[in-house]
Amino acid sequence: MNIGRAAKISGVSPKMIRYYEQTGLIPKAARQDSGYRDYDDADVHRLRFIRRARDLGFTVEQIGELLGLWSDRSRASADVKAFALEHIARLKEKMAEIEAMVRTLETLANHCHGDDRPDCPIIEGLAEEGGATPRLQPREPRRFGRSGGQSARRHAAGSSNRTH
Amino acid sequence: MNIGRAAKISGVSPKMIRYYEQTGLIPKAARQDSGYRDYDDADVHRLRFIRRARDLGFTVEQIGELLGLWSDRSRASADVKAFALEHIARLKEKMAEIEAMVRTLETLANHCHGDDRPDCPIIEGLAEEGGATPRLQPREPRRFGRSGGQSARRHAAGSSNRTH
DNA sequence: CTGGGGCTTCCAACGATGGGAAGGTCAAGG
DNA sequence: CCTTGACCTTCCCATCGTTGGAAGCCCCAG
Repeated sequence: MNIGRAAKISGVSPKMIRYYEQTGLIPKAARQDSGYRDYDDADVHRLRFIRRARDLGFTVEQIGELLGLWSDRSRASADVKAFALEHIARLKEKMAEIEAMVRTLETLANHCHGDDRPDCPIIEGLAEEGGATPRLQPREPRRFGRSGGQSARRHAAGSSNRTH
Repeated sequence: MNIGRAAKISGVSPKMIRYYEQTGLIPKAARQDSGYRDYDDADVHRLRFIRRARDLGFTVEQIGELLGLWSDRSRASADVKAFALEHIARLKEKMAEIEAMVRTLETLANHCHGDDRPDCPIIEGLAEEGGATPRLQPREPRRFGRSGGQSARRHAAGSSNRTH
């Protein structure tokens, strides 16, 4: 079957299927005479596995390991469990980080009148001189932002040149 | 003062300071005779503001808006509060997503013996035929993973075998 | 035979950050 | 005065997962 069909029934987009192939997560697909990639049920099965793993927050690299565990009939269930628990622990760390942000923000917001006067503890909390806003892990890349579509916006905020 | 010093006392790396300038988040820095960027206390103050906002999970784009709110003496505290509450809501969505993953994974893990036998409900949960693993937002980019280094990656040299 | 939809590859972008190269500047020490 | 080394400059590249688009080939229905 063609990539489009495989994509539809696996829930992985054609783009991503090619990407996974390119990065070696999945083996190179068979080709039809036309040069089109050719997928069978086993391929689709694997793709669905991948999509579910992504939905559970595993990185592509981790999914590579999961695929190895999946096809390794000799491995112990303890191995898989350890892997999963590791991941759970990481997810909980992320949650804790976000929760800390939420707590800080809610504290600030609770102190903000939210009326038409300009004084605002939220902004003051960000601007304040002291070494405020407790940061959990000082310098760690953050990435979990973003939810809706992106579209518009071509490198934002351009004209906010305030001498302040 | 030089960028390195401004970086040290603001907590924003020189790389990021230049990046923020380049994208227009902050105005172009003054230059010394040498061509070095020159920062004063107000600049550092703004950088600290930015770092705190980042620590609270705001995107750079949002920080642009926050900077605008900061320097706008006529805006109502309600505006800031609304902005913050919006952000809090998004953070909570993220938390809920991750929590759902954790719940699913923990359910699977709880059913896994974790012994030396190969049968494993975790892997089976990923591989299972049915339309399992409830996904919250079907096709939404996810990004908060990341743990260790990358490297590895096989990828057998591109011998594009085309019969064509 | 033509049209349109699917497929191919390649290239770029997103966001935030770090790494590194090639070269200019500056202050301290010989 | 000159060297050394720390700092600065600009550029380009990589990350991670995903999407978008362009240019061109393939296939089927009309």
